[in-house]
Amino acid sequence: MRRGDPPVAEPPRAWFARPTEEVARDLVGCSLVVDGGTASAVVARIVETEAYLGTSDPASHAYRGPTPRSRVMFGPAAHLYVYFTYGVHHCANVVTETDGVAGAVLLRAASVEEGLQTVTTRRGDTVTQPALLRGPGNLCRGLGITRADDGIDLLDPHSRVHIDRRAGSPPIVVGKRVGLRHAADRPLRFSWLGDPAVSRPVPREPVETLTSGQRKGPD
DNA sequence: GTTGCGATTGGCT
DNA sequence: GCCAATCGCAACC
Repeated sequence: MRRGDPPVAEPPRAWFARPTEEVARDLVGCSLVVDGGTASAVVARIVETEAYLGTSDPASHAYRGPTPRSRVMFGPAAHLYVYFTYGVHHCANVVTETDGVAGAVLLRAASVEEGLQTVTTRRGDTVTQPALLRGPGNLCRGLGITRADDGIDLLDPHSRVHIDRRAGSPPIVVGKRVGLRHAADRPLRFSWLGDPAVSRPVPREPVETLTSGQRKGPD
């Protein structure tokens, strides 16, 4: 494990049901556990997220109200919202806010801690380790996340994807979201300062730095 | 029914 | 920095 931080228990649903920006910030440093307990288990440390606020956010899929694709964003927190884009890539989000209020956190990058062989097989053996889960499309490919995982409950013991909090307080850089036409200037991208797995463009420090030890809300 | 385009990526100029 | 790839979704007729 990196930096000696021990794993902590899976957070309760109330932790995910907080304001989307807070969850996005606090997810940096958490562990993604995929197919835990199997031969192809993968554990990866989240190093970058983006907040998508819902009906008030022109960049959010929820902006125009619920559709067949975005309906999961309007449901209870701690579910996975997975969409397919550019005819090529999947992107994975963690649903936030209370039931009936849309909000989600895009998982943009992570660092592999366990299951390196599994991830390398999915991504190809020419990809360097820090790049294996760099970028939202690459993250889904490396973790084997597809539309089949859309709507799964992260807190259901039978789900193949879980999130664990970790002790420790990663230094975080706040910057603008990536690749947007609308609302591109809002500072809703949260990156682990200096981590080699953070996606491009690497945020210029210091836009604004903070530590997730400054958390508000339920722990 | 038709159409324009995207919360991306990798390769090339 | 520019651009093609590739297709599901949502807007519009």
